[in-house]
Formats: sequence, C-alpha cells, structure tokens
Amino acid sequence: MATERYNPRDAEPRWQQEWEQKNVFTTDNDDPREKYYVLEMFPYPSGRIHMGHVRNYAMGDVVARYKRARGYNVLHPMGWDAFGMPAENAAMERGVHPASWTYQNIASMKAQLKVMGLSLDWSREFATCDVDYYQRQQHLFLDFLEKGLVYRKQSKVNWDPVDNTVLANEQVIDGRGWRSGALVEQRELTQWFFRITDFSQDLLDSLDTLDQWPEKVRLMQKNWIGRSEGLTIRWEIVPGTGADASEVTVYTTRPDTLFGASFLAIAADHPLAQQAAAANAEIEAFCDECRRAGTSLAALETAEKKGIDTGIRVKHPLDPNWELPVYVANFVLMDYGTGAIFGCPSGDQRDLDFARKYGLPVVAVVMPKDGDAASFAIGNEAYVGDGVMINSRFLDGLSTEEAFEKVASTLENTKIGGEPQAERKVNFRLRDWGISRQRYWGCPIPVIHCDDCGVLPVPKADLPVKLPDDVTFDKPGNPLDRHPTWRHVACPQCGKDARRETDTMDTFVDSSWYFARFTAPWENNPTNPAVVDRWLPVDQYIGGIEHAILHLLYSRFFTRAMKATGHASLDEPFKGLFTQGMVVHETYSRGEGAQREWITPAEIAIEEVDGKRRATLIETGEPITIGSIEKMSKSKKNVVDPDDIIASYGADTARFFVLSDSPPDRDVIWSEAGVEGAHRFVQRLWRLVSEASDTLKAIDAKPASEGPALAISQVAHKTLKAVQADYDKLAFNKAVARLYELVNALAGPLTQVADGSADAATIAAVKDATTILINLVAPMMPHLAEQCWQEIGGTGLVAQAAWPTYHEALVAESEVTMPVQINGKKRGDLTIARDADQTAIERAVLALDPVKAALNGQSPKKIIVVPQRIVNVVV
RNA sequence: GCGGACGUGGCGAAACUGGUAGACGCAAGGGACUUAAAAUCCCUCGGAGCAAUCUGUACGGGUUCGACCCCCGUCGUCCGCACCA
Repeated sequence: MATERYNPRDAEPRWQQEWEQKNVFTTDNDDPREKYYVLEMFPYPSGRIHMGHVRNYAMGDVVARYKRARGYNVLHPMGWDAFGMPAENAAMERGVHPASWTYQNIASMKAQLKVMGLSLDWSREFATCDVDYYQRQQHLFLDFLEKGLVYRKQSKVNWDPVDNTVLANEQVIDGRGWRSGALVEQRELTQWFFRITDFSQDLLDSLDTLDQWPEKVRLMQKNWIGRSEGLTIRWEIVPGTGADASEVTVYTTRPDTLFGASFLAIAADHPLAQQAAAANAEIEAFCDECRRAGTSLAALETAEKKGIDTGIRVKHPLDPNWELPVYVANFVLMDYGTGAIFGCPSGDQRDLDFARKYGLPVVAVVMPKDGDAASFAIGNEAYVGDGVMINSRFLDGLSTEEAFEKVASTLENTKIGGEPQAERKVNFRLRDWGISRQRYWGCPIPVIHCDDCGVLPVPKADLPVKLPDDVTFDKPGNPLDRHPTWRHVACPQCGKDARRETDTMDTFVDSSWYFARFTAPWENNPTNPAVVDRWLPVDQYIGGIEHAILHLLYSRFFTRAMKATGHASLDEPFKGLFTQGMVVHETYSRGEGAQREWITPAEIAIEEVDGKRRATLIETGEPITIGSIEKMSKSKKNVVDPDDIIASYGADTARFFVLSDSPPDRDVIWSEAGVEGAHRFVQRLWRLVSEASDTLKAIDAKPASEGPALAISQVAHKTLKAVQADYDKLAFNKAVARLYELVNALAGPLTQVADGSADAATIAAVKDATTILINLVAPMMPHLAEQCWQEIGGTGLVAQAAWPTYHEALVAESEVTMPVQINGKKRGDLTIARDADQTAIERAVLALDPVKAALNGQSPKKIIVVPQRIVNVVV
C-alpha cells in the first residue's frame, strides 16, 4: 500500500513534462471536431505573476480542460501585452533597454506560468512587441486608413513644459507632471484617430446580442456610448450685438422646455466666445480660466457654475420679439453636441444654479402630472422629470413627449435662409479613439510625411516599420524624434527626402486584435480569414472588470473594422465574457497616522486568544494591528507571492484554493488557514485513493445497480451530473463543495476497500466512483488527478481522457423524501414513490403523526401538494 | 448628483422557477489514537430553552397555503460615470 504523503514538488514537474512531451495541449486548426476557444486576458509582462493572475488563469484552465474532456477542439493560447510605459520608465531609471527589460520579464513570468500546470498551447505564443506581431498591426492600420477608418485631426495633449514631453493622463497628478512637478499645459497636436464613432449605433445595438456577457458590463458600455435623441436648433443673432455670425446652433434633448429658456450658454472654445474674447479682455480672461480649470479633474467635480455675458443677443426660435443673452459658461463642453446650449433653469439643475447666480428668469414649464399649475413653482431644485406643459403658450396641457414632437415639427417646417430651423439629431457621448502616443515603446504608425506629397502610407512591401534599437532615454521626450537617422526616409511617391511619423500607437490597439492573431500566428497576413472565422468568436473570455469599457469596446470596434477590410467576417469577438473578482488579503501594520508601517503576511504570526485573533511580528513578538481586507498591493504589503505558495503547497493547492471559497465573480479572501484547508483536501484525496489503489487496480469499474454498493454509485453519478452543470456555469465554488461531499461519501467505502472488508460489487462500484472523482477533480487539480489516475491503473492521461457519462438510472430517484409543512412550517418528512399521485400523497400525509396531532381529529382546510417538492397542510 | 449591484451564523458561502434556510469549507469547542506532538478519525457548532418548542436571511410593511427569493418604503455597503445639454 502506498501511503506516503503526496509530494507536489515531485509530481507536478513530472506531469508537466509528460504533457509537454506528448503535445497534449497543442491545438490543430484542421481538427474537425467542434471548436471551443477559451481565452484569459493576456498579461502585461511586469516581471512577476500575482495571485490575481493565478485566479484568472486557473479559471480559464478549468474551462479549457473541461471542454477538452467534453470532446471539443479547444484553443487556449497565451501571449504578452508587451508594449507600454513601464519599459520606458525602467530604461530611464535603470538604463536597461525596453526590449531586453520586456523580454526578460516575459521569460521569468512564463516560467512562473509553466509551474502552474496550465493547459496552454505555447506554440502560438507571441508578444505584442514582437516585430512579427506589430508588422501585421501596421498592415491593419494601412487597410483601415485606406477604408477611411483612420484620420488625422488636431487634439489636445498634456504637455510638461519642464521635461518638454507629452504626458499620459495617469502621469498627470493634481494638474502637475509626475516627474517634474511642473504645471501641465494643454497643447494642440495633430494626431491619429480611429473612427470608432462610425459604429456607435451598431456597438450599442449589438450589446443586446451579447447575452453571455454580464449585464453590468453591457450597461457600462451602453452608458459610455451614451446615445441621446434631440434637436439642433438654429438661433438667429440680433444684428449689432457684437457677433459676426448671423446665427448659433444649439443641441438640446429637451425642445419641449423651449419656453422656459432664459439664456444661451457657449463653451469657452466656441467660435463666438473666441470672437467675443478678442474684443473684450474680461471675456478673454474668463475663457483662459475655463481652459485651465479643464486640466484638473478634481477641480472640475466641485467647480461652481460660472459665466460671463458676451453682450450677444439671440432671438427666441418661437417668438422673434423675445431676446435672450448669450453667456460663455464654464460647464459647457465644446466637444459635445454643438458646444452651445440653451438654458432652461426650471428644468435643469445646472441652468438653475446659473440663473440664480446671474439673476436670470426662472419660468416653470413642466410640472408633475398631478401638480397644480397655479401653485407650482421652482425653488432651489429644478424639476427634471416628465409631466404636463405649463406657461408654454401653444404647448400648454401637452405631455413632455407631445411637446417635444410639436416643437420639433414646428421648427423643422420653419425655414430660415431656406433651411429648416431645426433638425432631429442623435448624439453620442462616444468619441473617436485617439491612438497617437509620443513614445518609443509602441507600434510605429506606418506613415511618411513629405513636404510635397503630404501624408502618405508606408507601402505594404516596406513593412515592417521597425523600431530602431539604438535609442537613448537620458533625455525626456520621444527617442524616435531625436534619433539621428531613423526618421529620415525617401518619399514613397516622389522619392525626395521625407520624414517618418514618430508617434506610436496606443497599447490598447495591440490588445484589440491579439485574440484573432492567436488563431494563426504564423500567417504573413494579419489573419487567415478562413481560420479566424472558424475560431472566433472567443467562446469564453475571462478577465478583470477593469477592462469592462475600453479594452472590450475597442476590440469590438476592431473586429468590425477587420470585417470592413476583409480580415474577418464577424462583428462580435467575444461570445461569452466572465469578469472575475480580485484576490484580497488582510492588512497588517504598526504605528499610527504618518508613522504607520505596513507589514507583509510572511512576517506575521496569527494566534487566537479567547476567540480574538491577534497578530505578532515573528521576529520580535511585537503586537501588530490587523487591518481591513484589501486588494493585494505592494503599497499595503498585503501580497502573497504565488511562487512561495506553489513552492510550499504545490500548484494544485493554489489553483484549488483560489477557485473554492467565493463565487468566481466576487473577491476571494486569501488566508493561510484557507490554503491549508485546500491542501488537507489534496492529501486526504491522495491518501484515500492510494490506500485503496492496489485493490482498485485489479478490478474493472462497474457501477452498482442494486445492493449496498448502490448508494456509492448513486452519489458518484449524481455528483458527476451536478459538477458538470457547475462547470458549464463557471460555478467553481459550488463544484468544489460537491467534490468535498463526494470525497466525504467515498471515504468509508475506500477505507473498506483498503482494509479488505469490501465485497467485489463494492470494489467495482468504488472503482467507478473513484474514476469519476478523478475526472471531476482533474480540471482544477490536474497534477494530483494524473497521479491518482496512474495509481488506480487508468489508461493514458486524464488530460486526454473523455469526460465520464452519468447513468440516468443512478441519478433518477425512485423514491422522494418530501418535507411536510403544517401552515407553512416544516413538521415532518414523507418518503414516498416518486410517481405517487395526489391522493396517495394526501392519504400518506394524513397518516403522519405530527399531522394527526395538528388536526386533532378535524379535517384539513386544504392540502397543497407540489409534486416531488413539498406538501403543505393548511389547518 | 446620475446609474447599477449587494446586505444570510464567528468567517467565506449554499438554497433550482416562490417550496425543508445555513449544504460545503474555515475558525472554535469536546473526545479517540499517541510517551508527546503533528497528522488522522469521531462528535458539537445561528440565537433562546432541560425539553417540547419558539425564533431567525439589514430594518418596516404588503402579496401568498408558503417569501432569502416578488411588490412598496427605510437604512447601510460597494462599484461605475462625472457638468454629455
């Protein structure tokens, strides 16, 4: 009898090698079986994996192994989101080249992932900084450009005037550059944009088809796209009031409130405002102030509504004798709608605040349905809801909706200068995607600037536009700009000296199509359209909620753009999306306030005294404060290193634990005690199986259909059915609970098999049950499963074994035990044939002691029988 | 401010479509084995009560034979968005 403790340090590398040698996880594109594509969001190669990665990849691996067992041709690849700023920061701080820093990090993280025993097809691995990858990204860019999906326009960037460099938003802290501390300015640069807004409506509508996405994510995207229906209205400017223009166009979603208008407000960057500013220093100062305030997010949140009268006056669209003032206001955005609004103080809180401040009229035009027109008034709160129109001339008495229609059709039919005064207009909050980054470590934008020929695409034959290796990071700014030779190139059209574009692409571009590249990473073209269409959409995509909006929206756009350029022919890249929770941990600290010092879990000992948990510093015995449970972070030092855990408990224990305690979409609390519990289960399972293995090996599996062994087979097959359903729903924590139950149920029989007291039928049933158990455990703890499989004489590898099939007869119950309630309270149980009819059940229920006692000789008022569920007797 | 989610033992959680609340695990307590410890095994474990039983899913109401689940209201926690006209 093999009764040694299971040693993951020995077993895990052995099985990993075995899988690798037999190419178990290499996927063949020509395999005719039904496909299943499971993908976890690929990591940024920071150098170390963390517990969040462990949880993410453990989940994906369970799905991959489970689906493989179910007979699918599974694609489960891995790669690296390898461009980005940390590599440049490392270059600046430590003088190491971004490429070598990145590839070294990839090597060490890959080694860590290998140790986890993930069933990945490593032959498809790539990093987005591989020339092979970004060359094809440049190819896509050129195709998008040709299709008109890419364009250039002026756009603002954060400019650090001390470092003379462009800053990303996260490098601006409280309006200052993170390194220099200088006040950040907004500068206009010509930059590249993807026309994601071409697809606004489709990206919105298609959300409804993504029924395997979390509702929450769909809602977040919906709000981000931000569709609104309204009207653009042209307002005539009263001649001689200070404007060159004859009209100003305003966007509104509430044309119904037009009779409540008391002013127009325009953005500081609006042409009319610029004109007014040119003529008036006070207005100019105000506009400058607005622009500055725009840089600081914090200030924006609390900013007071402010404005300044331009002196310009406009005519009300529905009453030419009614003149309204035009203000520049700090709360009006230039890049939404038309950059101009009409203010209706009674129906909008901002407008109300503004009107009160500047003494503008407040006229209630909408009141709640059951309101009283005579007494309804606006105090300090605007009424933004629907209702009935008042004080609105020909609109009085209409609903808000009817009034909207009436105003819209009236103004559509009013002509000024031969054009309708108003037009219906759908607006989106979504903006085009600016992809230009003034940095080195990204995919070069394949474009050439020629003084004579203009902006030209690099011919495809000249791709890739490779990043030069010889760059320096001793100065701020983009190394590509100051490289001695790289930017000099001959114009592809006229052959004269020209310049390369030195901007690189946003790293979100890299991650917007990697899932497609995985389907044929060896292709010369970005994709093989036939292959990509067969693999996509990704059946199950797993990652963090932090990518709910941008990454997923950009990928959805990219897939559409790839369709438009013939690289794929579908719209939605991800059929199923799952957003997993974080791994969190208690925090430990000593000292208070600014003196507070965080302590890592490894330095702490926890003991329980009188029911209270207390922590002490191992080295000194000094008491330590146990703090709140928070996301693992370096700053709070509450991190647990996966390497340490795997070294002491093995990968299976780590995988099992991160899947076990909490529902996968919720945070899981990492605790030492919890890990030990998971490890105990590993050892227990191994002990029970190995003790019985000599006997089990010699006997063929056969589920029992009768006799004392029947219960063993029933519990195994019921568990199989249930765990299968749990895996289908990604309910890993429930699958874990059922596996515990199954092992608890098999512990006795396995011990009997081991000590020789079991009969042949029992041994055969136990062998069958154990085989099922190992198959169920395998997706979560693949190494332990292989070891057990070998131990009981299984053929081949579990990793290649087919999923077992449960026997219907063992899952179906011939008898059911139903709770019996009296007046809704449980008072007893009734075990009866599953197909017993209503009368038989009633008769049996009335014969039960507690029912007889409750009835006390009387007949019941009512008996409710829910077949196979419950009986309720109403007395 | 707007939008959304959630609230169940000491803790993480289960509970199917409105049908036995607390499965399973952790922690705790008791016992067995051991010279001892570890490991393992057995028992107890929402609250009150000797018990029968009563009570309990944030709080207050409602619908129902029956509510963690549905409806109305209140409180709390978390997340997303941020002046989008």
